[in-house]
Amino acid sequence: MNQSKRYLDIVKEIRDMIRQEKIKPGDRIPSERELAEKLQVGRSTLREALRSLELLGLIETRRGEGTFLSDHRNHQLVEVLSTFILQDNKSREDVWETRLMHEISAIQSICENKALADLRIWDSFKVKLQDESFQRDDFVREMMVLSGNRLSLKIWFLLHQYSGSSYSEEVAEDEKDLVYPVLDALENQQEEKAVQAFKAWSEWIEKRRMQNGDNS
Amino acid sequence: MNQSKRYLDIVKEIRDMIRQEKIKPGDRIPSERELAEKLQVGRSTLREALRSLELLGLIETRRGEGTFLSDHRNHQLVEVLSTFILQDNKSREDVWETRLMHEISAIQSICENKALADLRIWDSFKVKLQDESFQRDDFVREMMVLSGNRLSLKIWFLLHQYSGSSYSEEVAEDEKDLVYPVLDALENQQEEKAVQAFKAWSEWIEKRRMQNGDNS
DNA sequence: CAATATGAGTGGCCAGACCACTTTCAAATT
DNA sequence: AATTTGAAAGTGGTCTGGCCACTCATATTG
Repeated sequence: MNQSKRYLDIVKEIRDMIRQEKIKPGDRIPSERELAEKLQVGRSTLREALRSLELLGLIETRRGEGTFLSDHRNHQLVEVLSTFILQDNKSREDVWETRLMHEISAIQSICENKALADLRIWDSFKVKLQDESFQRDDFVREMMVLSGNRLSLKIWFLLHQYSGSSYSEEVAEDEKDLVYPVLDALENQQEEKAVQAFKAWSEWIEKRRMQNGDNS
Repeated sequence: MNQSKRYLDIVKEIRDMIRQEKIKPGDRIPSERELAEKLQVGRSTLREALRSLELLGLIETRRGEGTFLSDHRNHQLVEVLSTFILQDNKSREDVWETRLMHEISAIQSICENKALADLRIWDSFKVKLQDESFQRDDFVREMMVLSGNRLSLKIWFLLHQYSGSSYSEEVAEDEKDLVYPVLDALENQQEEKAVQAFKAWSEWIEKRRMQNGDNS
């Protein structure tokens, strides 16, 4: 039994090992030679498992130092999946649409939670909007975090990385008129209004992006 | 430069090779020994790249036969990511929420597209609903496909695999009253109504799931 | 003609060997 | 005594060559 796919077993064993010994992100895991010895497998087989986990962005290896649990930052996954799975232009639209979907859902989630509205965090963004230090990505990220759905946040972050941060420039002057309504609506927990205002803003951005040109 | 991380280069080279020679899903790619020769790397290094792609579900290897481009079916990815990234109960909620988010977004997208409403595809589901052969997952999948956002469909499919198809049972009798309104609204392109009805249905399902108990 | 044996090709796995790099710490220098 | 230096140990990165288990097409045999 257990025919073939030893390296998959290793992936699982490593996962369990990590759980049992309670290794946290950033911590170092045993060296390849140690692990191979402990798990009774050849080093090259063990490496197949480690490289796989690395490509997934779950671990991070530094030559001469060791292997570490990833901080969930580097996602090679994005680079790979993006070129394998997403190839044509239709896909670019899909990414933008899907990203928007998550952002809007976050807005709805926030508006439904009274405790969040009381935070009065939106004021600080209004200030930033005035002194030109406002950046859309910062704002949206804040929303994604506040929404409390970590999975959605993760997916959003992936999409954000993939589509590039081409919207991280500072806001244009005529863009401000589109942003204020969003902040106002959020402050007052007006879900419908917030969503509509956010959509209007997003469409404006999309239009501008079309004019500027595409990055491959 | 390009110090270290040879296997990452290989991943890219294989990707390019696949693109150039136009290998389709299901096709066989050169053997490990051939590839190692062509790319001028050791076989073990090459294998690290292949196993990584395999864990991602992009290729499929069969001992004694060869390596093949995957049909996008087997996603080891789900198994691995699910245990690494999603561990606690909060995450289960997040999965359900996120999945719902994609489904609702699909409904909205469908309602905005007149051509889709004319398909009259919903009638067939009404029939199935009557003769007891209706399954929620089939219905939702159809919607996800119709929405036209392939990325969203992919994400939804992953979430679906992860959360298990615990909702694929046949509809209960009192569930039908919740499903009909959804189909009706879809038929008439009543976006708001369709979303509300779908939410009501989903909440009913969630409640039932709570009662039944959780699967780990 | 059908059943069987053979061999070539493939992925799965392993042991051992270098290399390049980082860290450490004791010895040599100042 | 404080600092610099450098050798050693430990780590990941890579390659070689080998053996095994499996599949499939072909040849051999009954």
